[in-house]
Amino acid sequence: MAEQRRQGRSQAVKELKRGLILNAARKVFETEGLDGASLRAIAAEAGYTPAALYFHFDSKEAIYAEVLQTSLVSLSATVDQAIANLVDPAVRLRAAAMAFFGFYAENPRDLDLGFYLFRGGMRPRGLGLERDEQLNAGLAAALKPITNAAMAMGATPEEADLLMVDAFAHAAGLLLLAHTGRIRMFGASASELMARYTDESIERLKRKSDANDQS
Amino acid sequence: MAEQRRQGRSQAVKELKRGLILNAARKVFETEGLDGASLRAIAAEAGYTPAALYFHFDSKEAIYAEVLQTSLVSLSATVDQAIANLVDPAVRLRAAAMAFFGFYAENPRDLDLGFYLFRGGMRPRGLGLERDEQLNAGLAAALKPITNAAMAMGATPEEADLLMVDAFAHAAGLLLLAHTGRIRMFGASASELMARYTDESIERLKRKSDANDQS
DNA sequence: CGACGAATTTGAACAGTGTTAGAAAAATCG
DNA sequence: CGATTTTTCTAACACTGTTCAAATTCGTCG
Repeated sequence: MAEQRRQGRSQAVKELKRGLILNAARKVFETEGLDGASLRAIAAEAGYTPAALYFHFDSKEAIYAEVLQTSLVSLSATVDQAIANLVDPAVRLRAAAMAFFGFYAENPRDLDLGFYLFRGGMRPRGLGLERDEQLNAGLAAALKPITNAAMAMGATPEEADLLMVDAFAHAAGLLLLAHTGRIRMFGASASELMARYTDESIERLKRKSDANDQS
Repeated sequence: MAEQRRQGRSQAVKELKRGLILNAARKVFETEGLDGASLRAIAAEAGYTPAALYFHFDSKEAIYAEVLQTSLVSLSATVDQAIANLVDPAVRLRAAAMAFFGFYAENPRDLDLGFYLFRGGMRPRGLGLERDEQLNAGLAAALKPITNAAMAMGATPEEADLLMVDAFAHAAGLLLLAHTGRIRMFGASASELMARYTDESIERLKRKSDANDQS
């Protein structure tokens, strides 16, 4: 067990160094953006030689993936907190969707990272299905409250899932537009468009629920 | 004027060579995808040395931009054709939105190109505002029928523009999801979600129009 | 403490990218 | 044909992610 403790300590040190690199990566992301976050830039920020990172991570994208993963945890926490004190499913649904939207509106770097990695299923050097599934699970966890709220409003699991996917897609598109700023938005903001869409989705759910109650 | 003719001919030859390179680029896009469409690959496909392309184009992204531009023309034509024989504004709106969506569902490479370039307002080496504005205009032209149809249904220019932006964002998000295939869609397809959204937008427009008529 | 073995980091290189400068070839014109 | 301009190539630069063998540091044991 002495060996275990020693091994545990060295493992802890190793984990600490990984964290050091990940923090450096996060810092470079924030300051230089995704494009400027080269392996060498991250290594320099962490006080390492580029090659050294390969002892702690499999690839550059593996670092990206791990940064995104902690971002997804943070996202999920934000959503959960936003609905913590709400009881009405419709209110919860609305709050969850808007919290999701708001998180990425305030953290555009995380949005970049997400778009980059989630689009990468077909990139040359993939992440491997393991990490891929981890990321999917992280995102699914953050979106779960939306699905749950929809089901609490009477939607079937399939309907609820579809609503979640649709809301996610709509939010992603609006965020992309608002982020790149290529299409001007007159008067209203992306957030208002998202709010309107969410309300309409809720209305649709309610209508369907009422129709089912009558039959 | 003999000089003009000569100059005109040499200009025509030059344009022809540009077209050759652009066709090569399109071919590489289709076969290898966006990631595989390196400058050297395009040059090889066109029978050129990499450096030779810089005599005809300013940069790699300038080639991308020009390919995308012809794609946008094609998109606009597709949308226009889809609504050519339709008179009812609501029907035209629906058809235009779905044609837009369908175009990118059937031409995912063009979607890649669009996402890549339209996200690039903040990339290191931009395209220059001139080309940027050209692309914006090309996209705006393809989306114009949506705006027009909305206005024909009684929407103000601002409302119509907002509806167009929202529809574009929603379509972009759904296409992105359907394209990368990272989130499974149970039962319904992205196209069905887009259709439902379009119908609801039309319903909203009609309600608003009726309310205005009453007041 | 010293030495052995394992864990960790480095230096140098490779293949690839977009891009540029100057020389060479090709086409055009007087 | 000779001179000029247009077009293309060769070679290189700076950068990217990545790999490998050598060197260094570290923990453990005699």
